[in-house]
Amino acid sequence: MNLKELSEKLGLSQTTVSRALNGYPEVKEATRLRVMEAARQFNYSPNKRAMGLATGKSMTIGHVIPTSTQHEMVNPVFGDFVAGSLEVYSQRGYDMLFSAVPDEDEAQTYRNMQRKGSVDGLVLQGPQVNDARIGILRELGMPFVVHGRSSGVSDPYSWIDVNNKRSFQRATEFLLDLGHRRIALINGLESMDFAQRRRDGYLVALHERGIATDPELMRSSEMTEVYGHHETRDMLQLDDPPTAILASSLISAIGVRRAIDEAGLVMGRDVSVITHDDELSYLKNGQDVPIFTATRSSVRDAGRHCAAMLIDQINNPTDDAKFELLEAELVVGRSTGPAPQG
Amino acid sequence: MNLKELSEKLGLSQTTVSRALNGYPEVKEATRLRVMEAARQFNYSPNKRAMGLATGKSMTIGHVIPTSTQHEMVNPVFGDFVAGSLEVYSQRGYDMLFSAVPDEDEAQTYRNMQRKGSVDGLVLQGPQVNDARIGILRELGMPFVVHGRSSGVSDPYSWIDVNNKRSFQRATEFLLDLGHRRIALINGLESMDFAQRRRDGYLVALHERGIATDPELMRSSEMTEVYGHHETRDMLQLDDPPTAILASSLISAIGVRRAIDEAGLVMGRDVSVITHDDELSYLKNGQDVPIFTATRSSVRDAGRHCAAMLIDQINNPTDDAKFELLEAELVVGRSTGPAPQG
DNA sequence: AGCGCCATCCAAAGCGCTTTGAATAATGCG
DNA sequence: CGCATTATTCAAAGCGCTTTGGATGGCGCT
Repeated sequence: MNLKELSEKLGLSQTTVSRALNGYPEVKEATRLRVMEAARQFNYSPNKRAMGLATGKSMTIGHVIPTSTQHEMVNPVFGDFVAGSLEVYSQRGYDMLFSAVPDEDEAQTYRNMQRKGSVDGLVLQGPQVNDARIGILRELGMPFVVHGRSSGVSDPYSWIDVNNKRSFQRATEFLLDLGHRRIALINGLESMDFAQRRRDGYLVALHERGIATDPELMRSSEMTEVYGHHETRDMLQLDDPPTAILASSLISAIGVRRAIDEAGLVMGRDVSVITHDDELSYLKNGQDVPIFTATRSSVRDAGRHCAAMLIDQINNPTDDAKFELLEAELVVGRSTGPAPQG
Repeated sequence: MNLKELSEKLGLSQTTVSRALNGYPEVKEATRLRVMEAARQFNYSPNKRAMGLATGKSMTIGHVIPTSTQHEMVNPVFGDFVAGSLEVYSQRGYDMLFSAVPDEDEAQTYRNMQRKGSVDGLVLQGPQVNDARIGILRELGMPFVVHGRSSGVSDPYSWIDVNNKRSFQRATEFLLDLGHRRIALINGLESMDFAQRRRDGYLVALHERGIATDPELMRSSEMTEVYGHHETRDMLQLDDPPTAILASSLISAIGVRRAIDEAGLVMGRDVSVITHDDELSYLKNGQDVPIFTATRSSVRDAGRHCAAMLIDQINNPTDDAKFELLEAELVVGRSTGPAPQG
């Protein structure tokens, strides 16, 4: 059933039916009711493509899946972020379109997306330091919001991010207060913006207390369980091993714990661990008492905010770039304790 | 730049340009080359919506995200499955569209999707026992492939699944061979089809060896880390605790291990653990030596196969329903050992 | 009665593409 | 050389919707 058929059935013009359905005022209320009823009865719903062609809007938002082709790794955060965004999208009548972007011609892909008219806006995930994509998108004039920020990009753009620097600074201070002096950082890939900010926070905290930094204690890679395990095992074998570890994600923290266990040590007593916790739905940080002391910030919530922000921007294209900085909460769990007397 | 502009620039009709670009034979080769070159130069790419309107195809495949609204949980497998599908989609020129389906009017949502013409086919994830969605989709005549199966649905439909029954039967036999008699099953939600099949395999194995089953040792819920931990802790406190545990996913297995550790026991010695391993990119089961003994089957690979299958079906709508049963591999790691002498 | 003004409704154009049905140019053959 | 073919190209219709620019008729008012 399409508009034409429906309007014929009603003995009205397509114009009137269309207007009745879309809430325009130039339709008698009685007529509108009649139309709505018929639409329901005949199970009519407009063809999105045709609608898009006519209006120039697609009511679709594009997400570009950050498939770091290097390691073929999907960010574990992905699912929950998407779920959060989707809540908002579906509520506001938007669909969500995915594309995998081959690293090579990313710019081209964006251009195509726009020209093809398949999306009204884009969400950029996993921004790197000095991320070139932001410039491209700005140039194209396509509304977009970045999940995260990109140091080095001076042009304004909309973003939503966790205060990574502050949260890792605080976490480090917390460990320092507990008497730890050998504090390791198991960070994400250094090319990722969030990793840099976390490192900054970590370094600032150490610096303010006059603690020398040790390159041996700063590791960075993709945040898998195996990686957390590997680096921890390695560091625990140092002459002067760390008494505390800052991990970039719960996933890698689990690897950290495994390595601690294997070394015959006890987490929270021999080695303290703090991790960032994105509150993934399938990997909660314990139930009542947190397993890990953690900097906590819901990525699902970030997805919601990001979606809302983007839709706003689509509806008010002339507005200035907006941003939102979410503060992570420091929750104290069982993985931290006073530094062992050495 | 659109078709009209491009054709004017070339001094050709839209028809010819369109045909040249789409590889139709009734165009002089020289002309085709000229057109292609101009298209490249002016950075032309066709508007997808218009194309869709004209052809009736959207070159888009819909995924319905299984947001079990009950617990707001996103399946951890989601990201990798999507990544796998996306590889194939983008290679074959398809986009991927997401919708969250509010549990209530699922049927309605599917109908809309079809009528709106937003997708050419659908992937159904997380099928339950006797899943009503399959009937709806069949009725609508929209091509679809189920990731998993649904016991109780007698009409034919296309699916791709892991041989869950067999793999859990084998895993159970493996434990029996090691001398275990108290074997627990920490399963997914019983309403999910895969959980039932795994339980079946588990029960058959026990039955064939004449081992009585104990309801106390069979747990089922959503497969989170916390859940694995909780159930294990609970079971280890039984008068006659299990000496081996079969876990439904690596995530919950990690919780199992945590509970074992906390109880002061050693995994692989005091309690053996086997888990199913989907080979998630961010959560590999160890590097060289597997951490857990596991039934292994790549969900990313399943995503690829599923996508290919669906596209085939879209292109050959009259073909019979197809299916593919993937066998999981049993890899032996460090989490299993002979049953302790009690 | 005659006028302007709304309130309603409609015909038709247009969004950017594909495709049908024809026209035109080029070619082959007797 | 003339005609039937075949190779190229084109004009126009159509996909299903929105939206512009009128129509139409009823109303209050002078």
